[in-house]
Amino acid sequence: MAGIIDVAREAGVSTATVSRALSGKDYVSIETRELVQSVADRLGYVPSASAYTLVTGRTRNIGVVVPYVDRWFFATALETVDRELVKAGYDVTLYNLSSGDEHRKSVFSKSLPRKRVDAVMCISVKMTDDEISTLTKVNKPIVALGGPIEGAKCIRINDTAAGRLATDHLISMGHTNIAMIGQNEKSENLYNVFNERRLGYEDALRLAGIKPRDAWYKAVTKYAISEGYSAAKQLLGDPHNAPTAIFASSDELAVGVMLAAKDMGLKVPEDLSIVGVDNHELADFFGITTIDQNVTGQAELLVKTMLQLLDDPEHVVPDTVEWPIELIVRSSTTRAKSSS
Amino acid sequence: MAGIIDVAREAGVSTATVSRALSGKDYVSIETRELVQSVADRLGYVPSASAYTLVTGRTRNIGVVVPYVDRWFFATALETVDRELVKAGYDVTLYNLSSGDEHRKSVFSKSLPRKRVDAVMCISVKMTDDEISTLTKVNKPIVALGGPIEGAKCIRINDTAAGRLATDHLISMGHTNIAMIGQNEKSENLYNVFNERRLGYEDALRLAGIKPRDAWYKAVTKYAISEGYSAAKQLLGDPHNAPTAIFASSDELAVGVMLAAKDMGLKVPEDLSIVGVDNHELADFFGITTIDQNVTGQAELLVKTMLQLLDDPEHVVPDTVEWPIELIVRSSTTRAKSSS
DNA sequence: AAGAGATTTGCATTCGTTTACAGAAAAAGG
DNA sequence: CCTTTTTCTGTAAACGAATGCAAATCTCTT
Repeated sequence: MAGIIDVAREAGVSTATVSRALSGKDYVSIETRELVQSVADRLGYVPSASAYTLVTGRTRNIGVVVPYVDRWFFATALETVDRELVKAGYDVTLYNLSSGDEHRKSVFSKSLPRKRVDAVMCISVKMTDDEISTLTKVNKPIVALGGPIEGAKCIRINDTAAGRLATDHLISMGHTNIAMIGQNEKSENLYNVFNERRLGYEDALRLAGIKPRDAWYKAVTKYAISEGYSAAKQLLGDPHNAPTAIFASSDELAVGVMLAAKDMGLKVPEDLSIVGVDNHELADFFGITTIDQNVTGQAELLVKTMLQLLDDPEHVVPDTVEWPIELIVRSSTTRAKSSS
Repeated sequence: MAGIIDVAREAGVSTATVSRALSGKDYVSIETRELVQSVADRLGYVPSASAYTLVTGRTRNIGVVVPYVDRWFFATALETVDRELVKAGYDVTLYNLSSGDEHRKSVFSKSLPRKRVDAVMCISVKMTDDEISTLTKVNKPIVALGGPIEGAKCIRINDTAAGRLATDHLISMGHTNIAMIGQNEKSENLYNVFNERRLGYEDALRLAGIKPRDAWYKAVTKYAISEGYSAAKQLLGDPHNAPTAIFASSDELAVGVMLAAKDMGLKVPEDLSIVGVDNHELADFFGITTIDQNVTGQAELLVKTMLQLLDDPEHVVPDTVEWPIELIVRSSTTRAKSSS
């Protein structure tokens, strides 16, 4: 494997000149530059990343921390973040926290500060104060999806508002018997967006003069179609108080709800209105009314923010930007049957 | 940020001793080791990865190349690969090829050889000879899911056999009018597993004395539920020759088929038998008969193979191992109605 | 008690770059 | 034609750890 010395020798110049010619950010005569370039190409020279990092302190590498990679939200965010980062000339190394707590500890105390990354990007991971201070101590900028994180730039949606918007939509169509399906897991990794959505849901009910009932809330352990399905069956099977509308806090759950309704002989939306959250591609296919949170857009802004921070640490960036959400009305919601 | 020198000074020993004490693979007295350890902890010392790499030539980092991250197969494989690699003390940097061709070129010619990774792992990416030789020239082991790749260790399933198995299952239950839904895209990134599955499907038909018809094969552009749905509607809408069984080359497609059948008033499996491939969690939920390819198992073996190779490059590892597939019969397939 | 062997440490070199500094050549200015 | 500035190139010193070698210490053995 050819090193800079080989190129220098072959081109008859010093290694300093090779470095300057190839990086292109200093005085080098045009002929020398072309000569060096051609020799480097011929030899297949690629500078060593570690030597570069050692002397410059820069890695051109971003650490992306996610709680899972095989779930829709994270996979989508990761896909976008990676694409944008790569466009900007960065590599991304992946820190997946789903392996457990011992691993998490070593990620934040060892891997991340190990001068292997220029910055860290957190996708919906709740960091402890220790973790944050470790990182800021070694001067690594942090940007995050979700939050807030003290000392980091965050992009997030207002999950309470999302819950309220979904519920208000249902209320405005005359529904009063509105159930909700959300997540209950007290996950340490994740911001509990589901709790916030529930808060919004209950706020909206109260504002409309409806008292939230415990029986109207069904908790699931993960947001899969199957979970939504069984939760909905529970809800809809109630002989006395079956809801006429269900707010599912993810589109995958909402799909499960829809399938359960159909299996029970209920028509959507005539007998049951459903609204989800995410604007997952399934929501489009099933015609589910949803709250769009545009994960791709959020991820793009996240990368843009990080690049600005890296480019100029003094650059003024808002600590938290609240990404707008949008109600997308499809065919899963309609007016409540007048209870006349 | 504390360096090895700071630790050495503070502990009153040389940097060599610090290095040995912390790495723990050389003579160091027990007291010195503990002393150094405690000082290092107190100072929050973390060795620099680039310095380590520069002098040892090892990065403790694996490059994982995937065509996409936001698709089931890849997300699942990535999740497992990452978990196992992390357990073994490696970081993983992600090279996602979905950003386009210019990027792909730079990944293989720049990023990967840049001494940033100890080895590369390809998840279903078809590498060109140039790409392979670049990597082997710089002595980077390659292991792959899919393949075969000349000069790499591969783990794969026999997709032709998968197609045959699915089709044989249907044939053995008396079906003769069997359609297939697969992917047509001539993707440069991916091994065209779908073509192989089609081959197996047609083989099986011929062996049973059934002549495959072009009209029985529907190509989709991606394996989403929605695609399976519309393809199935086409197939089932045929007034003269509607199939009594459909082999979908992924479970997501199969789910689409099932929904289409229901929407058309057909009962599954009485009126239509369906078999998919993958053993996706959706297949379980929808009761779809499928060919299990155990992505997690394949990924685990892949990591194990890579670790062996890294540990001892002379270690004998088979060039290609064919991972066993298994037919999982659920409630989406049954005997064809006797055409009496 | 002395020598052999095992254990423990430090010194100094090495990895492959970038870059401050300085010197040389060329161009510009008077 | 002599200065001053600009352009170009080379020398050498970092960057932060690992490790071969030699030296020092300790533990046994006889």
